[in-house]
Amino acid sequence: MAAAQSAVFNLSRLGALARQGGIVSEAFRGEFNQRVDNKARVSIPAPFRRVLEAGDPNFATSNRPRFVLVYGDERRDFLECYTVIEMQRLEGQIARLPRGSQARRLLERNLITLSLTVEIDEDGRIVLPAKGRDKIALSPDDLKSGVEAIFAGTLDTFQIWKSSRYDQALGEMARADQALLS
Amino acid sequence: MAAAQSAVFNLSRLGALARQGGIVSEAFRGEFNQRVDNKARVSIPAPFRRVLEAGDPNFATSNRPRFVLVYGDERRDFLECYTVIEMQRLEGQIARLPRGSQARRLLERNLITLSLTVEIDEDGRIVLPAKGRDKIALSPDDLKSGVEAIFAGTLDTFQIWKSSRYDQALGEMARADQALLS
DNA sequence: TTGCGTTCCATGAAATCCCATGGCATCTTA
DNA sequence: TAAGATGCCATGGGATTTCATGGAACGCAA
Repeated sequence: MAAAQSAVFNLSRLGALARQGGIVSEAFRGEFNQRVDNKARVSIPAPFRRVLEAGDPNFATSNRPRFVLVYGDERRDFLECYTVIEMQRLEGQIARLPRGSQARRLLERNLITLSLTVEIDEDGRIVLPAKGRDKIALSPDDLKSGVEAIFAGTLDTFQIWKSSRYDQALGEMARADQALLS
Repeated sequence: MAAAQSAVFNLSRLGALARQGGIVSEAFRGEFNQRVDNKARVSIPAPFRRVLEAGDPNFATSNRPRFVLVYGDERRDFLECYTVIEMQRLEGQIARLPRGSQARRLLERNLITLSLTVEIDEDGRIVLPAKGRDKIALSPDDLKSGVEAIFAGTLDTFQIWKSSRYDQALGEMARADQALLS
């Protein structure tokens, strides 16, 4: 498993650099807590929006930044989000792999078939699509009762988690670190 | 075959950008589940429609997007769908191959002879033609009892599967990956 | 007339649009 | 510098539209 994993995820590289009037936001950085309403709408954190705008070649004309939301890879329970440009880079790399190879099939499936392009609306929000909600375990009940999503920046992508799962994952990570240190 | 195949399928990016509110497609992306009724009608997922419209030079006048549905290549049990423009590109590539060559004959057969153009109706649906139904194993009984079709995007084309076969194929793929990794 | 394929209408659910609010931070101005 | 004004941002709600899907009506050919 480890081998495939690195084959798959070594592809990403630092890509998007967004600048905005002198201030340069180096891609996605930081952690944000956003409320998901009962229609599954979430605000994209404003700093992330700036990066997405810069990473969408079409933004100038459309005025609606788009990005790619990846819900493949069942080993993870978060959504991974790419700028348009970054995803185009990945697609190029995939296209260079030998057709029919396992790595290529895996990548096509995880990054293309199991992904969606979404558009940020005038209010800075997106609607989390159903497949995405499934992936991060946002049930209809969650929506009804109100949930929080975590947006976590990782430079060239950002992740969307259900808040409770995120805390849990962090806890596990912390325990692993403990074990390593003792 | 492998050589010809990669020559043909090493496609460049589909330029088309289509939009539809929140979910957007730059080319075909994502996985959709659609019901096939007893008349063999299926809705084309709206995001795919946007791409097909953009990829049909005639759409502006006809208001009915068309696309090419390929049912050749008996190694596969899904239908492969191309925009009109994309298929024209492929035809151009085939025409450039040496007349009478094995590769050319094969491609002509699989992509041209064993394909047909379908038109999306006002309600966003097509009728799956009989040849197509055969290929993905949609029996008359299936139609009577109600089936689901899967639409899977792969950037420059999308695939149509019978739901049960799709799951099966995915399972096999997962097992193959497992085996390779352990 | 019967059978088949097509066109047109109907409906519920979901997605989308548009407007409104309150909070926070920054800027302005007396 | 204190108070008010301004602007962006996260969030909510209602009205409206689109979508997927089912069924009826229609036309044509055998």
